[in-house]
Amino acid sequence: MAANSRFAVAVHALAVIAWHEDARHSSREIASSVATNPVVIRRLLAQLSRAGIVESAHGAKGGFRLARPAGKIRLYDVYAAVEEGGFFALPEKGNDQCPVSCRMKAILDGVFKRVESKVVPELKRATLADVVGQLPRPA
Amino acid sequence: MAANSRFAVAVHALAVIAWHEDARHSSREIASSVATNPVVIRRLLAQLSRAGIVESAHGAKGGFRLARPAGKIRLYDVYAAVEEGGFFALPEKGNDQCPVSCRMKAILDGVFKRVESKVVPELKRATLADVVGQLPRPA
DNA sequence: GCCATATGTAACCATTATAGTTCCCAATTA
DNA sequence: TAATTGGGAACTATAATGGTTACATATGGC
Repeated sequence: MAANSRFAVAVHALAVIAWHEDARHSSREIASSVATNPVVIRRLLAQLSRAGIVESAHGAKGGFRLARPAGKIRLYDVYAAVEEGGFFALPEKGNDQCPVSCRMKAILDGVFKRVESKVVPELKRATLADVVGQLPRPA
Repeated sequence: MAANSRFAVAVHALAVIAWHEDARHSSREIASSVATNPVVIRRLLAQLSRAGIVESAHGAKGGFRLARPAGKIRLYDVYAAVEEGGFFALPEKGNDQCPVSCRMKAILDGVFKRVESKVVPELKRATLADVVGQLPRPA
C-alpha cells in the first residue's frame, strides 16, 4: 500500500469512534476495523489530536474520542490535518533562461488555486455526522 | 522529485509546443525548458499522443506538434491522459466483520465523487489557449 | 546509400512517501 | 504492583515517480 489513503483511513477511523460517540476507543479496536496496524492508527490520530479533532487518554480504559460533536467536524478539517500539500504538485525546477518556463509556475499556480476553490467548499459542507448518518445503527 | 508533477509538466510541455504552434519541437528542446531529461518528456508526450492531443514524427526535422488548435485542448483532456486515478485513494482492505468497515467504501466513494463533480467542470472550462494567452508573445 | 537527427521503448538505478513492524517509555486504572 | 493504553523512535518493505543509458526504428538531406 503505497497509495495515499491517509484521508480515507482518517475518516474511517473517525467513523468508528463516532459510531459510539460516548465511549473511548483503543487504537487496537480501530485498527481491527481498518485492517491495519495499531501504530498506523495512533500516528494518524496523533495528527488529528494536534488539530483538535480527537482527544486521547493514556492507560487502562484509555483510548480516543471526538473532541467535539460529529456534526461540528468538517471533512475539510480532517483533510487539512492529514494531507500536506494541495491536490497537484508544482515542479520545483525550470529553465530560467526560457520565457515560457519563467511564467509557468505562476500560470499553473493560478489553475490549481481555481480548482481548489471549488474543492474546499465541498469538503467544508460535509461533516463527520453526514458520514455516520449513512451507517447502520449500532446494535 | 517523487511528488506527482506529471500534470504540471504535461501542461508546461504543451505550452512550449503551443508557443510556436506551427513548428515541430524536439523532446530535447522541451526538456531544456522543463529542466528534465528528454526521455521523461517523450514518455509523457507518448501518453498525450495516444490520447490524440499531440502528434509526433520520427527522424530529422521530426518532433512534436499539437494534434488540434490549443483552444480545443482542454486541461481536463490533459489531466485525464496523464493521471491515473482520482484525487483521493480508497484503501483496498477492510474488516468484513465490522459493520462500519463494510459501509465505508461506498460512503467514501460518494464523498470523492461529489468532490470530483466540482473539479472536472473547472478543468473542462480551461484550455491550453488560456494558458498560452498568459505567456509573452514569441520574439 | 550514408549519416545525422529524432521518436519509442526497454532496462535499470535513485529518491521519496507511505505503510507496516518492533520496541520501549509514560500514564492511568484497578 | 500489574495490566492496559497512547507516544514515539527506529527500522524495513513496497510502490510511484523521476532520471539515465542504450538501442531499435524512422526520416530527411547530402
